[in-house]
Amino acid sequence: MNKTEEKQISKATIARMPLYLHYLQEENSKGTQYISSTVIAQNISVSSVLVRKDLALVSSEAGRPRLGFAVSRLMVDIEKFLGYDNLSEAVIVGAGGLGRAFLGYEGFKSNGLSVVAAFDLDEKLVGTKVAGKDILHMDELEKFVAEHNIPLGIVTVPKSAAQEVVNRLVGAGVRAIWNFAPAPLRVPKDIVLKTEDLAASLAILAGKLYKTGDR
Amino acid sequence: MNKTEEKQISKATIARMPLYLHYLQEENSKGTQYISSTVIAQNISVSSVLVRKDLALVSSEAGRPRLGFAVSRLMVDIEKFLGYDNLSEAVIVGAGGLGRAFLGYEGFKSNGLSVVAAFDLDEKLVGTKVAGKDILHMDELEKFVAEHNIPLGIVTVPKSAAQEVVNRLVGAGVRAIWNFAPAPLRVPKDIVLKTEDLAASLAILAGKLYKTGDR
DNA sequence: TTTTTATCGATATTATTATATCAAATACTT
DNA sequence: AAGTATTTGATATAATAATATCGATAAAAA
Repeated sequence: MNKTEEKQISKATIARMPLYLHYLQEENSKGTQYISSTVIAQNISVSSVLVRKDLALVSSEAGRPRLGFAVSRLMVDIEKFLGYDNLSEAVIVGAGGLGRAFLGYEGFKSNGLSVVAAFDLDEKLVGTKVAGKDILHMDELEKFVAEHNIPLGIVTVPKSAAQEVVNRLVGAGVRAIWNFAPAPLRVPKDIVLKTEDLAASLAILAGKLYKTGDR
Repeated sequence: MNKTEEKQISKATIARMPLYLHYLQEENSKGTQYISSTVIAQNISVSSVLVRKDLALVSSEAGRPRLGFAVSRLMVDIEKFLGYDNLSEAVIVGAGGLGRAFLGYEGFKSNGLSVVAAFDLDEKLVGTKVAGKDILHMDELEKFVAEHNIPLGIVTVPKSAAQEVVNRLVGAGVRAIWNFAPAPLRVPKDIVLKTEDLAASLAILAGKLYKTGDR
């Protein structure tokens, strides 16, 4: 029933990968050579079986009984799986609060992503820099993306402008869109779109709070 | 096997609620009185059965055959379920890039959340304002949270400081933590914690990109 | 008033994801 | 060198979530 011959890896699994990677980096810096699924599991707060299943999907080498997994090897495998060697540069469209924050956010670096510039319509912002990165005018978007062969566009514009921005990014050649505008967007089939719904996250939080804290 | 007598509502369902709500608000402003699960489903890109199941969990009134659900009633129900009447004020700890962005982010407002102040150690930031909101010194955190009876703390400090900040917030009386630091945190059982993992999101994006765009 | 038809909500089915169990493997201990 | 203990990875089971099916209902049409 599966169209592709590749085994499907669930989002839940993918979402755990950065956690594994992060912990492995930590252990690696301490000089740890091998690590067991049990230990990893405790740190990530999941079951050890799940860790083994997850790692089996990406590991190029089987874990060794009584020793566990080779930390450095596993790091490379996960990084490769996540495409951190692949996905490198991004532009931000929308230099409002969230956009400027992302410009300065160092957290992306450790995940193989570098934000190289932002774009906005606001004349007061255009020409300024945030964290050493230029804020350019929207008119230059297509040219910049095409010239630098940027694979990823981060969208932090208001909802009303989101679809048009996405169209322009796609037209300019990005292969993926990371959308923070609370809007349902349409993209061509071969473009990867992930809409980050902070409202939904907040909802989960509030929902849990409601349940726990009610009365 | 379930400790609580309340039926458990899945995170996936909760995450869809803001989508429903948003769409309902849109329709409501157009004057739509009743709306069917089929129409909602098309807009949210899920199946109509799923919509009905989700709505059945929160709706105070059954949908009417041939008409659908009463839009305004449903909005109230969802808002109540999400606790948007309940969760109102929050503080941000860590006025770095992300923290300042959230201070200015208007998106929270429409979800019933108001960020009232930020806290930081950096003397250069303390005393300044962002979007009309004060950045205060960490020394004042406990007093402020207790005095204003703030239920939610948003954590945007570096990983190394995250656990201590959380401890202090909890000590000061918040009931929930929204964590943006890439760190696994410990909280007492009655405190709601949601760690927002931008790296994980990025990973999913990169993962899909890798799969689609490979070769 | 009767018939038609869109829609709900309940139940059953399927798919997906996580957990439990256990034999095989191998580093470590004696 | 032999035995022990720990860890993996495979298989089986359970739990969770999404989808499909269908009779009951009530608004609209005839």
